[in-house]
Amino acid sequence: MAADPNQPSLSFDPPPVGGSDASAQTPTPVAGAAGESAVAQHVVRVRPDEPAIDKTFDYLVPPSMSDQIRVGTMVRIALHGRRVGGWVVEDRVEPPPGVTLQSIAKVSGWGPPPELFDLADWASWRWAGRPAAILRTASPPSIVRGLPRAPVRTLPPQPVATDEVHELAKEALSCAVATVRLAPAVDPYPLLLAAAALGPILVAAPVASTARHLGLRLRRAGLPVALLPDDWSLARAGWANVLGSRSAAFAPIASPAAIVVLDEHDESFQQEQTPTWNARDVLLERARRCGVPCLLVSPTPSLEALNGGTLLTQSRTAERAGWPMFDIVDRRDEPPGSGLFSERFVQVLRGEGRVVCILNRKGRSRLSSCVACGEVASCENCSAAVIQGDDGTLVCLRCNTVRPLLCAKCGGTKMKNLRAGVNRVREELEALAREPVAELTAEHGTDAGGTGTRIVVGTEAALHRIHKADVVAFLDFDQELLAPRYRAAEEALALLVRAARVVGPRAGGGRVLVQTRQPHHEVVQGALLAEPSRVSDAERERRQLLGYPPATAMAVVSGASAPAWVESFHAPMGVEVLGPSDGQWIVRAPTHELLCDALAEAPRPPGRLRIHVDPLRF
DNA sequence: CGGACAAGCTGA
DNA sequence: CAGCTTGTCCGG
Repeated sequence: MAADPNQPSLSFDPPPVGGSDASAQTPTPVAGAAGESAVAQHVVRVRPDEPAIDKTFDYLVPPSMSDQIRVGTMVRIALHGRRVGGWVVEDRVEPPPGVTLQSIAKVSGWGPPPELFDLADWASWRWAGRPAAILRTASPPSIVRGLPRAPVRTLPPQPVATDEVHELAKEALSCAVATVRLAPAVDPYPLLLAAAALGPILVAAPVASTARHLGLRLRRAGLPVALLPDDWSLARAGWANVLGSRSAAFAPIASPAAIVVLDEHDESFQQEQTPTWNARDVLLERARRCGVPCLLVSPTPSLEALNGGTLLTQSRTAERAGWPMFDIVDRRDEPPGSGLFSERFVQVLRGEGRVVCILNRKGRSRLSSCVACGEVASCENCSAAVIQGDDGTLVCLRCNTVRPLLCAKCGGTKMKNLRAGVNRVREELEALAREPVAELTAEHGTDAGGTGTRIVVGTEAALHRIHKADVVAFLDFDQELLAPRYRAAEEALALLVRAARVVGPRAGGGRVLVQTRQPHHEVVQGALLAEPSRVSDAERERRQLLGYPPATAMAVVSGASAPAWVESFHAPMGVEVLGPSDGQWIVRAPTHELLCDALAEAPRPPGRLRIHVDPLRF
């Protein structure tokens, strides 16, 4: 039986843990206390795993633990009378004079490789957060006492078909940073295979299932693969290819041979809680530090990616072939009240095959008015427009106030839909198609694609849950194009990419229908012509003009102590503070260098304060 | 974070 | 001035 590289767990390195817990309570005699010590003491610097403590402390290593401790080891320490976890961040340090050292209480097990501590410090600067939050991401989900050893026999490098993507990969791997533009339907696997020929690679994908799927394919090709977060110790061992989602940015592999970020444009690469690090940017920095190539792969490269590396594209024909057909339905000539369904759409709906309709509005109606007096229904509390819930109530999305379906002005109980929501549209579609239609939103609906109905309507969440359809129809794409977010255009194009993946390439009959009053918008044209640079070129210019990222670097400061923070903040040359608006301020600088230095130097008042660097919205 | 300790308020 | 609350500081 040949050695299976994925079953290495039979052989282990000696664990770094002695498990001697009995002496934990006995204070270790400190030689220095009596004067000079004859033997050099083993002292390490430890960062406690406490988000509120942004400091390192020195501890004495008892001789029995000495050989189990290195930079990265996870330990337990006594701190201020209680016992907390921590990471050894420096080995054999000179303790500051005049402090009585305590001993490490216990060795817990393996932690991140030494390289990640510098990276965590960098990330905590870059996203104005605490290193402990990042080191947790880099640490094992449960205690690791030993690492799997590499199999003795490594399999020969895989022969790879010489296709276009493989050629692109070879070129990309010779650059420090390469942005590889691959159409939505193009399989990135050959790219991974080419990179993995250099040694163990690190791959991040926006969704765990993508990482898993590609990982299993690499495994079938005979390569050792660690899928995060499950295979933490295999990744830490350093000889396997590591794949995972966002958190793989801090995968515990010391020196990958190359780094690949798949669908680098995807916003789920950004952590929502502070520090709001972005896996793409972390991995770019990691590749730079390791001196290995970084491949940013996307059908629609972000402006951030286009700023950095060499752009490599497929041939025009191949790229076009990797996008589906787009049906652009120009609705400019239709009167505003004509409803959501164009003739072309009805035709498609009544045709063959699975149809997914996308409408980014939940509930029955997003905008209602009283039949009797015409008053637009709004929230009594905050006066925002209320939506009509499925259960016949009026719900305010801003402040969550719920009230019965009743006109505030005249007491009328009949409301007219000015803009229909998904629930209402589902009923209308059933009438139109004369067959059952299923609803699929983030909170509604059954499992992915398994619904028996041929027609499905949902919010964009449906595109995450349905993997195969013949047609995706955007009922009101203007909603996306006109969204009041500065990244709306990029987000809208990303949505079309998602739809493109669901329907597949044009050769297989893949078709995306887009109803819009802006048929000449660069997002629509970019997808139609398979030319994503139409969007990035227009966006780059717009952002430059408006001073929005990535033309600038921004941070949003909010929370109860934000006013105090702003009060004491001295903006250096080039850095400006805008606001307040809705209780939050924007700090803007020409570069991250300036922004992050300024944020790092600003004193932090006590109390709740959120600093959100690189906000996706503001 | 959570304990220590110091400064501030109350009641007779 | 004891007895308690509130706030700030610091940890090896």
